[in-house]
Formats: sequence, structure tokens, C-alpha cells
Amino acid sequence: MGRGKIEIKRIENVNNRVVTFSKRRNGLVKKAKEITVLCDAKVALIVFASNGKMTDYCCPSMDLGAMLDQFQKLSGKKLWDAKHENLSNEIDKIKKENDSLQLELRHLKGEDIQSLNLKNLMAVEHAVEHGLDKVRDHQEKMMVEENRQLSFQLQQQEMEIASNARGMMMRDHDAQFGYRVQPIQPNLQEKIMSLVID
Amino acid sequence: MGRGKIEIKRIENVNNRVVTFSKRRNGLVKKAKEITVLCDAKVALIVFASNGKMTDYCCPSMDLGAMLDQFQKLSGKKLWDAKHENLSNEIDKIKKENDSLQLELRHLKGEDIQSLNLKNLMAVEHAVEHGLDKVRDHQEKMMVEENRQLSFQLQQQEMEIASNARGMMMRDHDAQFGYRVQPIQPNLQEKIMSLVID
DNA sequence: AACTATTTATAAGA
DNA sequence: TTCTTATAAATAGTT
Repeated sequence: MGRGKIEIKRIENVNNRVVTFSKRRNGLVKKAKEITVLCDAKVALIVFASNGKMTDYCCPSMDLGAMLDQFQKLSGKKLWDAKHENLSNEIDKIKKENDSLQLELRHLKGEDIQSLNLKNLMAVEHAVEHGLDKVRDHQEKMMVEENRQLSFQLQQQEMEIASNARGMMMRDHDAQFGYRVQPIQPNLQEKIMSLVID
Repeated sequence: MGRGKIEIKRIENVNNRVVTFSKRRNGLVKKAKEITVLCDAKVALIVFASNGKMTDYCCPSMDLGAMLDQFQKLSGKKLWDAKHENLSNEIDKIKKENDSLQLELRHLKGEDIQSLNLKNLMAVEHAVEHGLDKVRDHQEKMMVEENRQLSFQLQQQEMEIASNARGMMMRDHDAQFGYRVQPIQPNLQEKIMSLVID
């Protein structure tokens, strides 16, 4: 369809090829638009030139994503489902891991232990006993440390109070300014209370 | 391009529309193939008729998946990346859940407890103590039940042996057949052993 | 599904 | 690239 008939085979002359590409690509897109309008069709078209430049057309009534979903459904070919599958498999794997962790956790808390046999039950007991020992051990260390801190702070306070008292005796006029001891750790009382309550 | 010129607007006559669709769809695919060959172009084309029937063409030099990857790169539009993101987010979420389960589990086993404060540590202790109680409780019940079973089976065996002994005395010729007591529970010994070992 | 009068697309040239 | 134009190709309406 032009001044001369051409064979449908690669155009060797680069210039001709590029020009022909440009003309025909426009024609192709035009035809795609026309059939969309004339016949209520849905068309998606992607064209890459040999230099990599892209042109695309998608009918206005359906977006490319939806068209490709439909394409996969009807053709059975997988475009991105394969990639999805990998992720889905990973999710399944992790979920299973999760479930088994939850079960183990429940066992350690003494729940759902009907399903355990005697041997497993004993293993759980040992695990829990061992854990408890370690927790108590650690707790004790923390208590000791806490006590050490408290004693230190108490001593500090006593020393301050004593020195203030001495000051007051020596310079009585200081008393008219609201002179107060500033605790080093303001929440000390709270901490002690929580120890008592817990 | 035909007997008469037509406006580019929806063809109202259904028959005409369907026929025109068929002709133009063929033309479109033909043109797509031609530009592919003539100009070294990459073309992907998907057409849905209004009745839902699909036709597609993809150049032989690149598969549709690759073309769409390229499309996403060049256009910046996301086709399946959005779905990917959802799945990836879910994976992240589950992994975090997993991590926190693992940590809780380690805490119950008395591991990694340096990071716990006193209050949390006590909570862990209570949880573990409670769990241990429950495990021991359940264990005891199982033991009792096991014992009940064992006693019963023992009694049964004794009775059988006694009755065999009586039979042998009464009918001496029975002894020439390898007459043996068949234990009701063949792994009884094993169970007892495992109790002793554990 | 063919036919064919016309319209449309486009190859080559400028 | 764009315009021109002769010609090939596509196709609308008909059979």
C-alpha cells in the first residue's frame, strides 16, 4: 500500500525502517482506537521500537492491570502469578513456623497439654523448670543491684540531711528561705512501692 | 475504506458491529505482525470482543511477561507491583509476629532476660510458675491413669497365668503346644522402662 | 463467507 | 521529520 508493493521481511535500510516504523506504529494505534470505539472492544497495545522507545495504548474502559488479569484467566498463562506464588509460599512457610511457635508457647504456659504424651510433657517440665531457675536467678541479681543502689541513695540523703541540719544550727537566718533537700532520684518512692506491691 | 465512509463511533447494528470487529481485529493483528517483521519492533496486543472473547498477539522475540516488565520500567506505572507490595507487607508483619513469639519463648526458657525489667521479669516468672503447675498437674493425672492401666493389665496377666497353670495340671498334654500368654499391650515393658529412665 | 467499490494506509520521493 | 502522491491494502456494504 504505497508507491510500490513490499515484501513482509525486515527492511534492511535503517532510514526506511525507522520511517516505516513510525508510520505503521501510528497506523496501528489509530486502528486500535478505531476498533475500540466502533465495536465496543477492549484493546491493549504495547510497541517497542528497535531503539527501545515505547508506545502504548489502552482502551479507556478498562485499565491495563485489569486487562492482564483477564488475560491470565482466559489464557491460563501466568504473567506475575509465578512471582506471587513464591511470596505466597513464603507466607505459608512462615505461618506454619508461627503456629508451631505458638503451640510451643502454649505448652510452656501449660495450655493445650492434653495432646502431649508423657515424654514430651516431661521435656516441657524440664524446659520450664530450667527457665524458671534462670528467671529467678536473674531476678535475684537485679534485686541485689537494686538494693545496692537504694542503700547508696539512702546514705547520700542521710548525709545531706545531716549537713543541712548542721548548716541551720550554724547560720539560723538560712531558715527563712524555703530550703529543701532535692532527691537525686525523684521516683525513688514509686520504685520502692512497686517492689512491695509486686 | 469500503463501499462507504463511516464515522468513527459505536456501530449500533449488532450484526454489523460483530462483523466489523472480526474484520478489523484480523487487520489489527496482521498489522502488528507486519510491523514486527518489517521494523524489528516488539509488539504485544490484547483484544477483547464485547462478548468477552479474547485474541492476543505477542512478537516472538520477547515474551509478554518481559514486555510488561519493560513497560513498568519505562512508564513508571505499576501493574503487579502493588500486589507484590501487599504480599511483602504481609510477610514483614508475620515475620515480626514471629520474632516477638520467639523472644517470648526465649524469655519463658530463661534466655535473653537481661533486657527485661523487674516487673516484666516477675510476669514471666508467674507465667512460668503457672505453666509448670499446670504441666505437673496434667502429668500427675497421666501417671495415675497409666498406673490404673498397668494394674489392670497386671491383674489380667496374673489371672491368665493362674488359669493356664490350672489347665496344665488338669490336661498335661496341652504343654506340648508352645502355649504362651499374649500380652494385651505389647509395648508395656517399654513404657515402664521409659518412665524409669525419664 | 465472498465480492467489490471505495476509503484508507503507506512506500517512495521531495 | 513532514508533505505529497501513486499505489497497495483494508474494509463497508452488498450478495
